[in-house]
Amino acid sequence: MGRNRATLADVARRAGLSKTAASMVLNGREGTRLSAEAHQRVFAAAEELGYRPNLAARSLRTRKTATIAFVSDIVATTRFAGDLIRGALDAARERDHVLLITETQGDATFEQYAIEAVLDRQVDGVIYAAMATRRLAVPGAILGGPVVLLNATSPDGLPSVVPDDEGAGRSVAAALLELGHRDAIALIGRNRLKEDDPEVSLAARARLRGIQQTLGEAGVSLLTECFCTEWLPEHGYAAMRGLLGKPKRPSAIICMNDRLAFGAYQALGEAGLTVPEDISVISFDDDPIAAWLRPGLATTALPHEQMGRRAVELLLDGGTNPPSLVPMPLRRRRSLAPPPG
Amino acid sequence: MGRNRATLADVARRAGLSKTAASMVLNGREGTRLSAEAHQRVFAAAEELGYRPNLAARSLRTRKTATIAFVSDIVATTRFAGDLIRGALDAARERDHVLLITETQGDATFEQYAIEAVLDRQVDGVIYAAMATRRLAVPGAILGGPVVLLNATSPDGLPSVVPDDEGAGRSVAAALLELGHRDAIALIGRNRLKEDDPEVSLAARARLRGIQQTLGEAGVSLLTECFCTEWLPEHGYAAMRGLLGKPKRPSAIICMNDRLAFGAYQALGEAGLTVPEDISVISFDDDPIAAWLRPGLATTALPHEQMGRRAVELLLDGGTNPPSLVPMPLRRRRSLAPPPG
DNA sequence: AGTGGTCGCTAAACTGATTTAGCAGAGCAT
DNA sequence: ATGCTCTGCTAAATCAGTTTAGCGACCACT
Repeated sequence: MGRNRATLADVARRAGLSKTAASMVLNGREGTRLSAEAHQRVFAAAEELGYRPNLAARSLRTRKTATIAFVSDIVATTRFAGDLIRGALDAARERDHVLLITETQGDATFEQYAIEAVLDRQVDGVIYAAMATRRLAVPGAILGGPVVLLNATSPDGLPSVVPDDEGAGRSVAAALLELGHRDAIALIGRNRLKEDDPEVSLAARARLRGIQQTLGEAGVSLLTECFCTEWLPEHGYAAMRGLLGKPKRPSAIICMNDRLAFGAYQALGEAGLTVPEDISVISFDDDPIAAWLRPGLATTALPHEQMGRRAVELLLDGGTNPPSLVPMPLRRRRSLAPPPG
Repeated sequence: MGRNRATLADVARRAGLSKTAASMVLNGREGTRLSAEAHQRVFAAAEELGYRPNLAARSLRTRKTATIAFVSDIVATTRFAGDLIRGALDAARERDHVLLITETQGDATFEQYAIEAVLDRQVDGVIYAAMATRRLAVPGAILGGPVVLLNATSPDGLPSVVPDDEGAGRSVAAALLELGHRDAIALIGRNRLKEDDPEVSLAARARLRGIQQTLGEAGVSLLTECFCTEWLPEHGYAAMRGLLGKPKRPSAIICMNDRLAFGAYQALGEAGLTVPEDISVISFDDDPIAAWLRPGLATTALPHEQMGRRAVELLLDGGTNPPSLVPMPLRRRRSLAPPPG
């Protein structure tokens, strides 16, 4: 790979100058007293030879690699990981950096290995990402340099980037209130584990808090709250069937994520009810299925790409200590309507 | 990041030996005549100092970085990218390598930049990945070293890894024949562009070929073929509605991917038909929605994780020239039944 | 004539590893 | 005593950059 590339010495020789001169010119060093003509010659030589510096050699001296490590627990299982990475990739490119990606799979041995691997390569900083928003403990080994937590917070007060789930909860509740829903709003997806253990999820509690706060301010309380052991379609389906078996039918459903909402749609379809005429549905995440459902599912979007980008910016440009909250925009789609009757 | 790490010189000093000796011992060089005691002392010193070699320094000398570039057109838009990356990540870790990931977004300038960025870092090889299986032209700049195409082929005959879409087409057709479907099998998702331009897709043509071949061998031909401009749920929905408007109702539907099948399910639900009692449905990809649908959608899985893994293996262990075909396993789910009546 | 400053540039050290070439001492045969 | 080989080890070169220290020429000033 990249054999026989021109070296700085080649450039210097061709320009009839020393390596020192060539290095200074190419790095645009201020305060050097090299003549305009010397500059010309160096640039011309570099151009002609297609010179590109060997970054291994450079970083040996400067201890900078223009490389960022992106260490995450799980890359594959969620569709969103890609967006997180893409945002980071974009921001990194804008700053002339590159991303070294590793995955720990939540396994301590792999994590240890991943961290050593990136430290051995002298990365300039580490983005430590979680695929579900949560609190986590950062391995001490990476604390020797800049670290930013992505989609996670830590007890150590490291800079971190998380979505504004509480704000999303408020938006969701506000959207329903605005349409006139008051006494028949049901919630699908309560979950003690997610709500109570910040190492499992920060999103559940924050979303719930946002919802309750906004409803509370309007003097409204939830009609029913369904607990679900997981946030998968089958649990949304079961919860929705349960709701439909009760005497008072809800006018609107808030689902804690889009997959639950997908399940709810299935139950509604089977029961012969239509969204949004009979029941409005709104949720969280903006998973691709939200746009595919009929009618389109209104939801608040997890701004993963923004977040990835922000993490790189914090890492390289230095950043705030309070967790950086990225807003979750409301995507209004056809699943919302005023309550029936 | 990683300041004040112990160097080889530190280890050598502590062991009371030369850098040369320390280097040789730690690299397990054969044929050196260093005493067993010297070995002990070096290992002990390295252990005590927590020595880890500086890979920038090492690669300056050896021109090996134990780093692979993963250059892809688009990371974010499909859920599958994550699996491709994860497979590559796993295989890379097993071989003590790490992945440098870049994205070209299908843009020539970005591609140029991405390639320079990875070559500057002296990667040991490049995995050039496409997110939709297709043929593409590989930029000359990376041909200086090992390259493997992932989910793509090129006219240059470079080693490549692609899914066995034709085999998947055969499995799909066979599964329906096996259940007794013969004269009422419809196909949703014909698309001239995808079928005819290998730079757009290789999958469409291969899947179709597999289906036609297996049906042909059984003396069966398709009842109807629906053309779709894209392979999205809305197109599957429209195609299915069209099919249901015709006099002869199909007993089984083959969709060219799961998103089309999802749309077909929606149309079937609205029409009050049930899967699989009224109509069987089968498709391609094994998108997560396939498992979430009710009833679960039978489909052939794109083996992305396997493919990512294979690409790394080909790159590092050297490989075959004919494109390496990775089988697409059939996932049998409840959407299949014998034809009604 | 001597001193000091600026200008334009370079030699050499340095980063941390690998690798080549070769040295000192022991043992043995002549 | 001399020459030879083998053993166990090391000095120094090398990779390709950056950085420090400083050199010679020229000019101005006293």
